[in-house]
Amino acid sequence: MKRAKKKAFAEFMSQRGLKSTKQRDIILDSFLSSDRHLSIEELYLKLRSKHPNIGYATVYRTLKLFAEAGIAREMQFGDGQTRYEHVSEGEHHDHLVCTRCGHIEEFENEAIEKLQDEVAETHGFLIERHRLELYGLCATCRK
Amino acid sequence: MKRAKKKAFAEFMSQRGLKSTKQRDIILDSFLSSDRHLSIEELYLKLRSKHPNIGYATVYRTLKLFAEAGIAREMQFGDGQTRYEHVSEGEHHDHLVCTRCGHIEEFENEAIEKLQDEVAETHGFLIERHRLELYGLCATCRK
DNA sequence: GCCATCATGAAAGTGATATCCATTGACATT
DNA sequence: AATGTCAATGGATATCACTTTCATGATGGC
Repeated sequence: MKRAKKKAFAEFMSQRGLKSTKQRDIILDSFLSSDRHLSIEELYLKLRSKHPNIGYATVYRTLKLFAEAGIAREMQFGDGQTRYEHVSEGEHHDHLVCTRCGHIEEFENEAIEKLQDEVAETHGFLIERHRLELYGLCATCRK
Repeated sequence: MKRAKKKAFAEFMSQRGLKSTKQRDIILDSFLSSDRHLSIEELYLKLRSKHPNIGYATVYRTLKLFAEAGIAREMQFGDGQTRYEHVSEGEHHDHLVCTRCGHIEEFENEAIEKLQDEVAETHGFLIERHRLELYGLCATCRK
């Protein structure tokens, strides 16, 4: 999985005539071995301890690049920060966001997607993508 | 409906010991007689022509106040601006957002909500609120 | 190794939101 | 109607999370 994404990214880079650099390798490694919903700042801080010479702008640009390469997706959960989540080929999921601890869980539900399609149809609407987020308290924070 | 909201807002204000002012009255009127998904800037510009002496900060603070009073709700549709929509007692709806013209339609679907509750339950999650947005092309833009 | 390009990082720029502060206004009390 | 008190206003400034600039440093095809 990590290997597949590294390969996908390498291909994307060479297709676009972009260069491979130490920083990009480090950021990719760190991103792939992270929690699935990191903000730029979180990833930057995580890297900072081991690689104090990597700048914020590089992390920012590299994450954008991941998104363009299709191995990451930009997401907004309303806390004012853009988060990047891992993308797996053909997979889609929605989110449970804990309003207390910020923990984000994922889920998939075919039945909901089907109902969404029906709603769209009755409005003559053509769905490109959707977002469904349930905000509340996670199992841990309920206690 | 407008009357009910004005009353609700007046009650909220007196409960909190806040004052009624010309500006707040004007902004409330303008908000209530507007499209359902205005940004701060849109409302400010709309007011500007008739009431050039109302400041941006006042519009900003007053909309926040509406949200606290429960007559408006802050929404993000990913265009980088917070929009305020009207809230009706006990009503909830989701959105169809046109990615071409920006048009926003609303819909309600009991069956989807029910499935959401089921998802939450299987995760031990307690839902406070949710957001469901379908992005794509509206009927008009499809042509 | 040379060199045209691309990449980097510190710093400056943006745009939307949030706050500050001197002045004004609302309203309960004389 | 005048006063006192505290909230409200609005212009200006600050903040926050990006986003871009630019001088310097790497990369990789020759």
